[in-house]
Amino acid sequence: MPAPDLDRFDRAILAILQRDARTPQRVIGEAVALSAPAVQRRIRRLEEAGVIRANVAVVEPALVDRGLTIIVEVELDSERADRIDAAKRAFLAAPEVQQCWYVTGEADFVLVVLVATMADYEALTRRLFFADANIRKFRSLVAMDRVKTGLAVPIDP
Amino acid sequence: MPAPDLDRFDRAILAILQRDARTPQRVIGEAVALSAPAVQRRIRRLEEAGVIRANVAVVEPALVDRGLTIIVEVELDSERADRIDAAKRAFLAAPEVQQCWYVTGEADFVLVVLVATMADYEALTRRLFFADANIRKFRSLVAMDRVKTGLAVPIDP
DNA sequence: AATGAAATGAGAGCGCG
DNA sequence: CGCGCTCTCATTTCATT
Repeated sequence: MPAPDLDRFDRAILAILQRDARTPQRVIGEAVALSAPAVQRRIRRLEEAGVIRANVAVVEPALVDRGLTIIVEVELDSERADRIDAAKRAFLAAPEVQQCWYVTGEADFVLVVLVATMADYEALTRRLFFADANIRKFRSLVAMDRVKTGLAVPIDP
Repeated sequence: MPAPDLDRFDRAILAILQRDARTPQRVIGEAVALSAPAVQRRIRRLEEAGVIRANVAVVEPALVDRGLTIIVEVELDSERADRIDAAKRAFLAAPEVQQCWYVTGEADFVLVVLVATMADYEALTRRLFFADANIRKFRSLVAMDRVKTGLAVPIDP
């Protein structure tokens, strides 16, 4: 799966699909000066190459009882590979953990957690952090405003 | 836009669409024991209610020359409302900033930044942080492993 | 090799009972 | 809410550059 070289058509198509994946290929074609079948072939290639990983619905958390977003920095005691993997698996398995990165620097993990209430978050920390003896400490940053969310990857033209 | 009460059908539909928004309504219908038109009406309602905000293509950053993910914690000097708004606008306008939350706690903002190289990140910090006199300090956490990414909102059944 | 025009087929979007 | 129709859009074919 090598990085395929994308021309300006591919880039333009990606930019559009990241905003609205339902844009008709005919409309995309008009925007990028290509026929609908040409657009279709390019999209197919981008999917096969793994550049387009999925097409997903974006859900508003507040409307499905997940109004609270909390960013969590987690610091481990031991940085042994098997310990790290265990933590990864635990975070991966927790549905409340929307995103998780393993990072360098002053923390080991950064999580984005979605819950309904602080009580739920407290319960989650008990289950996820206090239950694991290898977690030295964690720091919670409560989101007051979701200034920008999304998965859009900048595409330079 | 009040929180609409979602029944188990709506929840099941949302769970499916968050994994693959292209799933045919007929297939969704089979999965949740509903006819395709019923599924369609529910999806439409969910869109009108704002529960489904968009349908977007998920792009693999590494394959479009954005292989470096960095989490940034930003701390402001002044927490005056107009200063905060100015920072929000600046982060919002920067395409490299994929996500941005305004948070309580030891930091004021948490950003998810996507760049190609460390040199690019350095240039971005110059433009975004050092140029703004109101930014007291920032802390960069470089992602070594994207354990979990996505926007999936947990839906309890 | 990739494109565009035209034909085909699948799926979404309707009104109906 | 389900059934069946219509119509848009995705997909394939094929000739062309």
